Amino acid sequence: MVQRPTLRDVAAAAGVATTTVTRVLSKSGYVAEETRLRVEEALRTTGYSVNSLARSLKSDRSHIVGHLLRSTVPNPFYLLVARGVEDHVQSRGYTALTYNMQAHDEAERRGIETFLGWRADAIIITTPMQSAHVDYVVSRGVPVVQVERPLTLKAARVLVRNHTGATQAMRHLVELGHRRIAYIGPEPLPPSELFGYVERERFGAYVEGMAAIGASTEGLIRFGQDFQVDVGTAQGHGFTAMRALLEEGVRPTAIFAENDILAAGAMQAIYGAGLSIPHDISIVGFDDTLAQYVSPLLTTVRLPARQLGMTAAQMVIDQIEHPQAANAQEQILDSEFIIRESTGPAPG
Amino acid sequence: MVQRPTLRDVAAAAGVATTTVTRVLSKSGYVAEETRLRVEEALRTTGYSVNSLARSLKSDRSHIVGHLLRSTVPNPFYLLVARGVEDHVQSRGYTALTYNMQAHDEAERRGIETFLGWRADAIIITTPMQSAHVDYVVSRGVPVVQVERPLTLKAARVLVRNHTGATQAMRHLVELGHRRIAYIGPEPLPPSELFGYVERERFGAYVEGMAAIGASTEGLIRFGQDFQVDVGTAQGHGFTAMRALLEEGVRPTAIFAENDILAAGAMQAIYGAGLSIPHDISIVGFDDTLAQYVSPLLTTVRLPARQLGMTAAQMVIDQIEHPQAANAQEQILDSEFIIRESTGPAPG
DNA sequence: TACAGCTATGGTAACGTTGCCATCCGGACT
DNA sequence: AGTCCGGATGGCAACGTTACCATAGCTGTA
Repeated sequence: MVQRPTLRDVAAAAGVATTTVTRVLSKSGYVAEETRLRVEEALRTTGYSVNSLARSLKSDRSHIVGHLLRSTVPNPFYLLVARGVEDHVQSRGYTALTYNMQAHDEAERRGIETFLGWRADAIIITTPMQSAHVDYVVSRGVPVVQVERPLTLKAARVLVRNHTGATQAMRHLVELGHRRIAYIGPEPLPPSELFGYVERERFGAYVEGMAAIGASTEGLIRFGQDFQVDVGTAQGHGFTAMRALLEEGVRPTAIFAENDILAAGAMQAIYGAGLSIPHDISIVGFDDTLAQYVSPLLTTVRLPARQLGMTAAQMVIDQIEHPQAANAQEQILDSEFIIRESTGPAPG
Repeated sequence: MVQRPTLRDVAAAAGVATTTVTRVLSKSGYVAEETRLRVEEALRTTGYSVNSLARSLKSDRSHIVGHLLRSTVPNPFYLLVARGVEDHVQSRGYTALTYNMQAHDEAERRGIETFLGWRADAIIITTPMQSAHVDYVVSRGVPVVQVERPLTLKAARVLVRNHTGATQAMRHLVELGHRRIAYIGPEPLPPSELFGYVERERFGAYVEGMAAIGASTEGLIRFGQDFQVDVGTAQGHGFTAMRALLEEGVRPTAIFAENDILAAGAMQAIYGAGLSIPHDISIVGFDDTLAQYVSPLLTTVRLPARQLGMTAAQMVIDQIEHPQAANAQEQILDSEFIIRESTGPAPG
């Protein structure tokens, strides 16, 4: 391990004081042109690289935005959100670092402690977690934005109007003549989550849509664990739920899946039963993550994933830079209903 | 912004010296049971949280493993690698932080400078980048492991035997009677990459496989940009390449796709032409990222993504902790050929 | 009794930066 | 001639932690 050159070394090489080197580095204060060139030369020859540790310790600003993520399911959606966060953050002179936590209390605590310990200037949370943990960060005076998951009202949040997209999807199916529409979704989260935003909005739109046409939902609703790739084997809940639906003789003409992954699983069960899409059964998904990879192309509700990340980053940096200002506590983005090939007129 | 309590505050509250508090925190050195309890109490009442900045500055160890990622395409493969890195790193008392860079020189430089600046104890690189940049990190004395992409021989690497999996795939197709096998892959990377590992191994196996049965590859090889999700529209190169193949009257009986995403695109073009899989055309993918989401389930070569991450983490931490030891410079993991439903006997 | 060796604790000096204050020079203005 | 002010630079303390050294009481043994 080579001893890394410090400001002192650079200063010595350039024949100036360390203060002057700092001034060159930060491009602030007065430095004579000639001196600047000399220092820049010394910077190069010594192979200097800043010590962000010392810098942040002293200046009390890390310029780090911590991104707390959780990907138990390798859902590319998160990658898109992260991309958005990083793009915006970068444009404002910050650096985004991601901590990919696991799904238990201890891991949540560790994720938060990590960013708090490294004195991140702000934290973006893109995962369900205990609201008390979010509150804790807020109480520390660190700006927080919650993405898609409003865990606490004490922190800002970016949400997506899931409900409108879901409602459009339902209306679309109804207009195509469907009345026996089944719902396949993950087990609703325990109440730890503030009004179980995502699932509830989607499920709510389904229930309302069915009620609007006076259709019964009896036997048409299936909850279950979220999709998990079981190494080497099967298709998770989407497949299982759909197969059960078919085997029980419940014959829906359309499926409203809570997300694309579940939809993809369901599609396989449909094919497995020798039925065709959308001729025999129509299906809509949610998220637009997998929709373009399956055949037929899935009709789905796209979430503005990248924009979600960008907006979160923007809100959080606004909070960093104008702590006193009355910054937006909530931003709601629109979802977009996209009709592709998996939906068609109800049979018969 | 609340002024955060420091060791001094805790020490004052407990009526001891800061040194004693450090000892309690690090569980090292002698501390009387009674004192320990008193300090722990003070830790709680003051709401102390370490300042990793100061800690690392002083101790010259950050316990951070930086993970340099690049996800231009939101490929869930990277999420799995990251999961592996994090799991192993955590088990050894380190923290993994991910920097998701973009695909240009300046971004590469910034990614590296970020981790160097924060004095990461080691860096894991899961993306193509200029070998000079990797060499630079090595010259700084920071342990590096390259995942899947051997950019430089100066740094350690974890690779996957892509070649054997690809060879198995070819053999499988040949045994099913296929002779007109087409290849669809991304444009081979420029020579910046050390012997273009991934693409070359896969493509190589294809070429060898064809040569082994004395079959011509004329008109059967398609290169193109990697898959990009074009918002609102189409299917990227997999789709385009396959459609072109079909329209030109080149009628392969099997497709060897360089990855699952390209395979998924190709599958849609096949369906679009009114053909069926595997009855009319067989297809194999690579990576096992999308293989279980499409119908029919894709025959593919699975890469041990999570294990790739774990192995990289292990190598890099070994390097941190035993800098002198002759640590492994190269680990090669096996890929696994998985036969699912997208391959069948050649027609006719 | 003397000294070694353990337990328990405290004091102090750094780590590499930046913020603040001090200083000095020269030209413009009164 | 005296004052003021902008430009250019340096010195020094401090951010919060840990490494290192010092000290002191106690027990056990030569």
